[in-house]
Amino acid sequence: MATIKDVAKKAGVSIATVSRVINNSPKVSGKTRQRVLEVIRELNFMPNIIAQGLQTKRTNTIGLIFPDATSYYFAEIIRGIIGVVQKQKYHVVISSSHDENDELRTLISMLQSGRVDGMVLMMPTITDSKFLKHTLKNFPVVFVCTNIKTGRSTSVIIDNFNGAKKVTSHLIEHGHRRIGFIHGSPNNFDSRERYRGYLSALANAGISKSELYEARGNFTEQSGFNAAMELFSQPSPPTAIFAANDSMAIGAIEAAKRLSLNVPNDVAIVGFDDISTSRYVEPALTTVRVPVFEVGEIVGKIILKHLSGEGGSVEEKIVIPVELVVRKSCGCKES
Amino acid sequence: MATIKDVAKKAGVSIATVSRVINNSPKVSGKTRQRVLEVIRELNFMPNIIAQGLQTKRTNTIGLIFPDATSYYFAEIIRGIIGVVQKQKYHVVISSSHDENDELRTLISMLQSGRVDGMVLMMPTITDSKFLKHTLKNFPVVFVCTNIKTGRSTSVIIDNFNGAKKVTSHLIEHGHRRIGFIHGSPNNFDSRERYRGYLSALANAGISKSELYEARGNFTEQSGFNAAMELFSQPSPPTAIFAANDSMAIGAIEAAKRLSLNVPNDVAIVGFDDISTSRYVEPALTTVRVPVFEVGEIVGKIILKHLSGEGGSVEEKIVIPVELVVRKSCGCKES
DNA sequence: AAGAATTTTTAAAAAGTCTCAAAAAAAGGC
DNA sequence: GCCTTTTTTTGAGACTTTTTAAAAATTCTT
Repeated sequence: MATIKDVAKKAGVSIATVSRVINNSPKVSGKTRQRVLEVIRELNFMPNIIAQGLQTKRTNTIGLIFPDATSYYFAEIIRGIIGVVQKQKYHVVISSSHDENDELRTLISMLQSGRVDGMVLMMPTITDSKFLKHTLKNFPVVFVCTNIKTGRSTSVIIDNFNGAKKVTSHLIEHGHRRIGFIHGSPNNFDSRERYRGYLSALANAGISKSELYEARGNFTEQSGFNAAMELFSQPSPPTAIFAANDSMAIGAIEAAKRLSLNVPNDVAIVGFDDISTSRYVEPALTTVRVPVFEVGEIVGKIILKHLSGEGGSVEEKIVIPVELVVRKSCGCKES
Repeated sequence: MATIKDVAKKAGVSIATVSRVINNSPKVSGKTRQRVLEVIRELNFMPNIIAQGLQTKRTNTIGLIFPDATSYYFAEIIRGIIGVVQKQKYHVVISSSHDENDELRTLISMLQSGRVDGMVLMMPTITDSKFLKHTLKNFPVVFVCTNIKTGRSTSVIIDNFNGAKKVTSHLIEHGHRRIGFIHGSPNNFDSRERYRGYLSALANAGISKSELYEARGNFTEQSGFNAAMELFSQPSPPTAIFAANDSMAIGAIEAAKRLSLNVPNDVAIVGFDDISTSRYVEPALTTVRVPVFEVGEIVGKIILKHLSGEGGSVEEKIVIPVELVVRKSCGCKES
């Protein structure tokens, strides 16, 4: 592998000159630049990023931490991010984490070891934000689906509250009064907000909430199934269920089928996210569409903005609007 | 941020000694080690990976190049890889690519700039392998779903041939003789192999192939829909269709529904991959299950083996077995 | 107290960037 | 044209953080 020294020697200039050529410094004459460029091509020289980073303290790398879960959601966000940052010659290093400690460990190690210039954190579970705030002070970071503020951070969150409110209101318009809610993982930010939206819609309609109509899941289909079973076993079960995500809603539909309940006639079921499967379940799932890929792109743009340094301040919080997707499972006839 | 120098000064030793402590060298006395360790904790010191890499020529990073496509398939493989390599303190940098040139450019840049110790390449489209072989000579690399051999490579591929043969044979057992095939993207390795399996099953049953029963798609649902429409418009359309992946099969089912053809009575449709949606389409899709996550884990283990250097040679080619998943869309009554 | 063994330090190396000063070229004055 | 002055180019060497081999210092044996 050719180094800058080889280039310098072959071109008959000092390494400083070669460095200037590489970095497009104007302080080098046309002739010399041409000659150096030629040698670079000849030797197939590429500056060693490691050495470069040592001096400049920049790695052109963005760190990405996300939960280790099979999820269309995260996969698409990541795809969106990679798409935009790659265009600006940034690389992405990805870490997945099983739990909070894991997460923080990776985080710290990435930061302190100087491996990344900035980070995108998907930590939907609300954590000890005090610690986070301290370690991330003045480090460029974008939070996805968590609303934490550090010195130089932006939070990108989706409009869970209004989405949930809309879809719950839709159920109320169908005449439902006993509406169940299936929570996602405990402490999950999205789940909490969706719950708030659900409550708000109930309150607006003058329906009082009942603990009996709430069950806990963890965003998996299985947990949705179990939670729904629990709800159905009430003496007077809900006539509609809003699950905090589509996977659980699909599990709930399975549960209804198991008990020979017709969806949507005996029980209406709606979800959140609009994952690809939702169109195909029987009946097709009414849900709230989250533009996941676009969220990724926005996140990518924001972190780039943070890193470019120039160009003024970055907003602290960005709320992504969502859209009600009406299909069959809520009781609507036309899709 | 504390550097090794700070630690050395505070502990009253040379930086070499600190370095030895960091690297668990035995050439340092217990007392000194203790003292240094203490200071390290005090100053919250973490070695700068960049500087470390400059010296050791190791980055503890694995490069990953995969096609830029929404795909459960790739997302899961990546998840599998990250899971295993992370345990060995390796990081993963991901690049996605739109086309072949893109791919190669990223590849070269990752290699030459010394950013990664090894690579995993998912380039399912058959490329100019001569160039690849040249640039990757003696560089540790694992190919996924492509069968290319370089000096130090392993190919992990799934048993497309036998999977396709099994599922096609299953259709033949149902009595079908006019069996259509929907190709995936042109030059795609998986698609080609699945086609070979299809042909082999036909040949075994003494059915002669017909160009009329073949249509081209690109793995998307839409392309499957179009391809199926084309097949159905034949004067004597196929009574069964094998699509090279599930998404296209789902598109084909849509097409059948559009033409009011009953699946599986008027036309049987089967796919390949067993994506999560396949269970939920109506009728549930008969397909071939690919253990995607496990593929990722295997790939991870292999690249680690390559990188560890010791421990003998690594196999050149690993074929992952697949499994027929019989549901309703083939005409079977019991799932 | 010499020799051996162990521990620690010094200094070079890794591959670049960057500052500052020197050299070269260009411009200006006569 | 020749000698300054100014500007542009170039180069030498410091610097980034860590590892590592060789040299030096310390401790341990006998």
